[in-house]
This record gives sequence, structure tokens and C-alpha cells, in this order.
Amino acid sequence: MDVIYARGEATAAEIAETITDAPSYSAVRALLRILEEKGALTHREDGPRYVFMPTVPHEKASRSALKGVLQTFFEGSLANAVAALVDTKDGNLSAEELKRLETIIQQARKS
Amino acid sequence: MDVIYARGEATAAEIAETITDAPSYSAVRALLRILEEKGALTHREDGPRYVFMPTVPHEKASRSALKGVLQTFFEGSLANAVAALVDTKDGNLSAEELKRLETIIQQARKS
DNA sequence: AGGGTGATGCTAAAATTTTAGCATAAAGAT
DNA sequence: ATCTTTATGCTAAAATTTTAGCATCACCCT
Repeated sequence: MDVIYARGEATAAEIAETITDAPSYSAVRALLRILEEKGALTHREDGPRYVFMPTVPHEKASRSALKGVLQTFFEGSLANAVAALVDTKDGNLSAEELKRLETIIQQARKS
Repeated sequence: MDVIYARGEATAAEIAETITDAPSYSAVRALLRILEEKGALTHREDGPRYVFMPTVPHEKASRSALKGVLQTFFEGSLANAVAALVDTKDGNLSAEELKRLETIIQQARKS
């Protein structure tokens, strides 16, 4: 699901290649079938292959995933989470990211 | 794992109670045993019961979970994620949260 | 001391997931 | 056209997870 959400859609082969601690290609195909049975995925056909897409839209899934992490690890607080990333030296936070963040927050505080 | 990380530690019964789409109590106990075999958990004994704790510390796990969500859903960008929550009307972002966020960001931008 | 409660240890069965591999069909290249 | 490649459909086996249930041990209460 993560691979599919990250790319928007994906084939069995793409997923198998992307996942590092790979289960077999067979297992990936079987899992896709199962996820489709369970309603988490659909597919369309692109020539000979199936391209899988999530049934729950990206935006909805993303919010619930984010909230989940906040709930599990950060007492539900976005500020706690941001603080944790900021404190990390390797935290992948460029100056530009920080600037964007500041703008977003300031905008939000106005309303 | 989510329940255990959220509470710091937990017993089988607590976990079974907490999870809403509950698998059986038997399944929870079995899963705890399996997770311990696989090295994700340890337990200590508190009187007659086992209290399970993660082997990967909360802070490390939290960062990797957060990064994971950012990677899967927000192109790796924290700003994108924050923007998504801010845009949500029901977004659980109190005025106080926003203020804390602003402070955190401004502090970070200084260095 | 004795009984009740709640937890684990254990075992075995059921259900599900993971795997391999072959047949078949579509797409692309020569 | 034919060959090669790449995908799916399918089947069956292996491995793992989920479930139930009972025996046993520890704790708590009276």
C-alpha cells in the first residue's frame, strides 16, 4: 500500500522491485489480489499488465496515516512531531522547508 | 506495536481491550510471542502478568514512523504534511498548538 | 487456609498468507 | 510471421498466523 500511495499507482513488478526486504514476486501478486478482494485496491489494465490503485483516496489516507503516527508517538500533537524532526541533526529540513513551514503556520494563525 | 508505543508498555489484556477491530485475545497473545521471537518486543514480569515493551526505543521508532509517512504520502516534505493538517477544518490544531509550532520553527530557522 | 480470579504455558486445529511453477495470452522486436 | 519477453490465471504445497480451550500457577480476598 505504501508503494502504491507513494507513486499514485503501481504494477506488481514495480512494487516487488521497490520493496527492499522483498517477499517473492509471487507473494506480492497474491497480496495484491487479496487487497483487492478486501477492497483496499482496484486495478485497471494497461496493455498486458494490471496497474493497481487505492480505493481510499490519497488525501484521506494521508490524513489518517499522519494522525495515526501523531496519536501513537506524539501524544496527538503535531508540534511535538515537528519538534522531534527539528531536533534531529540529519533531519532533512532544508532552510527552504523551514521557511515554507513558517509561512504556513503564520497564515494559519491569522484565521 | 502501536498500542505499546502509545502507552510505553502494555499487557496482552490492555492491548486486546484497546484495539477496536479486535482479533481474539488468543491471537493477541500469540502475536506478542511472535513479536518477541522476532526481536521487536521484550517483556518484564509484573506479578503474574507480562508487561511488554518495545526493543527499539520510542524516539527512534517515532522518527522512522514519521519519516515513513512523510515519504509515502507527502513527498518527504514536512511542510506538505503540516499544510495538509492545517487545511483540515477538523484539524485538531488549537491556537496553542499553532503558537508552539511557530516558536519551534522560528527557533529552528535561527540556526 | 481455601476459593475465586486472572494470567501464562501448551497443544492442536483452522484459516490465511507466502511460495513456486507452469500454461496461456498480449506486446514488441527482428 | 515468428520469437522473445513479460504478465496474468491457476493450482497446489509450505509456512505462518489466528483461534479455542484447558491445565497450571500466582495473587487477592475473606
